[in-house]
Amino acid sequence: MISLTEENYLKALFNLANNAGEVNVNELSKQLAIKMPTVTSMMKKLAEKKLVYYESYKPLRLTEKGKKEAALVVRKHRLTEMYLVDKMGFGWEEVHDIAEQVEHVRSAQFFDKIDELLGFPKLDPHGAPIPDKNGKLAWVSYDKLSNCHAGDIVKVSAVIHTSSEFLKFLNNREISLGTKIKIKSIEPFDRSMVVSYGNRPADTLSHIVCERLLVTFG
Amino acid sequence: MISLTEENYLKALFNLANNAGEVNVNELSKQLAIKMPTVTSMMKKLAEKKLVYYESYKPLRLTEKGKKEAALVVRKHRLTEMYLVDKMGFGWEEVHDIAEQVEHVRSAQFFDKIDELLGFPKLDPHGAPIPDKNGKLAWVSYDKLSNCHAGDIVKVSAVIHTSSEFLKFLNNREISLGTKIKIKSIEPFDRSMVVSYGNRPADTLSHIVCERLLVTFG
DNA sequence: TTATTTTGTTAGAATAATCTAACATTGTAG
DNA sequence: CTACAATGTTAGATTATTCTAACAAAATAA
Ligand SMILES: [Mn+2]
Ligand SMILES: [Mn+2]
Ligand SMILES: [Mn+2]
Ligand SMILES: [Mn+2]
Repeated sequence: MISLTEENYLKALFNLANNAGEVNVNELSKQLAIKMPTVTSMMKKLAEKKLVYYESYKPLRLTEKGKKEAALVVRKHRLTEMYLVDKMGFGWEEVHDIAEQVEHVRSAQFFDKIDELLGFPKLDPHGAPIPDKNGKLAWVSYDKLSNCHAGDIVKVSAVIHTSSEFLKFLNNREISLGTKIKIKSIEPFDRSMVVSYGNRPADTLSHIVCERLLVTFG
Repeated sequence: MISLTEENYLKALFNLANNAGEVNVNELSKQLAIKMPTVTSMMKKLAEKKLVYYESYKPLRLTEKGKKEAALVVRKHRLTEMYLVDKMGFGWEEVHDIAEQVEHVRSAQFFDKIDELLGFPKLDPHGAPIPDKNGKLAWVSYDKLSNCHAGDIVKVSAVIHTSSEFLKFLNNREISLGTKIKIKSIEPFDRSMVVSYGNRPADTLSHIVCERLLVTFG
């Protein structure tokens, strides 16, 4: 049995893992706003449960079992967010905090029903992929808008670090998933981009913003 | 701040309260499947928080504040059940356990939205009244079918002790809220009732069942 | 390479929620 | 009005989760 607290640690490990699947105690501590000694002791406990590989002073890694359990929590989170947006009429900036709680409901039936009512969606409202019932995540590759070049025409496909404030900012700028953006020029000084999209012929996006927008070509 | 655990105690107190608003430690202990000493210590804690009146060896009573907080938890529970049945297609026998968990979500927006999507329902899928946002409960008075007489024609309006098993039994017998039942005779030996309803001209309902069906006349 | 900063661990304590064992009070049946 | 049963409380312990203070290792800078 995995407790609510343990689910939150697993999810954070999953979301923070780099290419090598590694996470530092310090990052995890910051992500969860829980002090490092507490994180260390929880990692020992999760290692006991065969959910995490833990060795002193080494980076943390989820085991296969841990990855699967983590993905299932992420699945519950993302399905919930999608349901809140598509079926209940919430804005994409409102759903994360609610999903943070609903994700801990223990009822396969409940999430299966959500999945079905949504028509088995592949992506959540922020463009993140939804793991399947076996915890398998279909990998989707996006580029950061900040890595694109002048003249490129791209489509906003996902957002990262989805704070409510950032999403409200995008709402004000009328940027949402699917928005087609043309990069008119890039300011070398601060790497801000002058872009055009929708009915905005010349809008400027700061580098901070461009780093958080994931795009696809074509 | 009221913890998930405290919410469960408050809800149980609310649901168990008799006419005088009193609950015994023992009943509460059984309801929650938590040992009496644990209940006693929790009652002291809730008394500290001014949610419960507690005196040694006296029956437990919710304070006004406690009643309101309890009613708000009951509201979340019943709204959730109604949503699961009306908007998600669950059966009335499937929703209690899920609502037991969802009721602890802390988000006024979430439950306000549910309320709105349901059109501000007054009753849950088991016929129980839904407290308003101020924790006020509109009192509805039903009679037990077991207190009715031969010849009476009544409408099933609510069910009590809504275990999944009991509700599945009602599903098999094709009894639901709104079913009109005519009492043909009452067996004095075991107080079972021979009734007719729907397309069942003569069905027998045991006293146990009749005690759990709440009905209205007219 | 030595000093300093950053990261991570250990030790010890706190809070919340729970339990069992033992004791006390209340209620009930003769 | 006792005796027994039922109910309720106290004491002490346990588990889960968290913290601060102190120490240790690793990484970085000088
Ligand atoms: Mn989210
Ligand atoms: Mn969470
Ligand atoms: Mn219920
Ligand atoms: Mn509950």
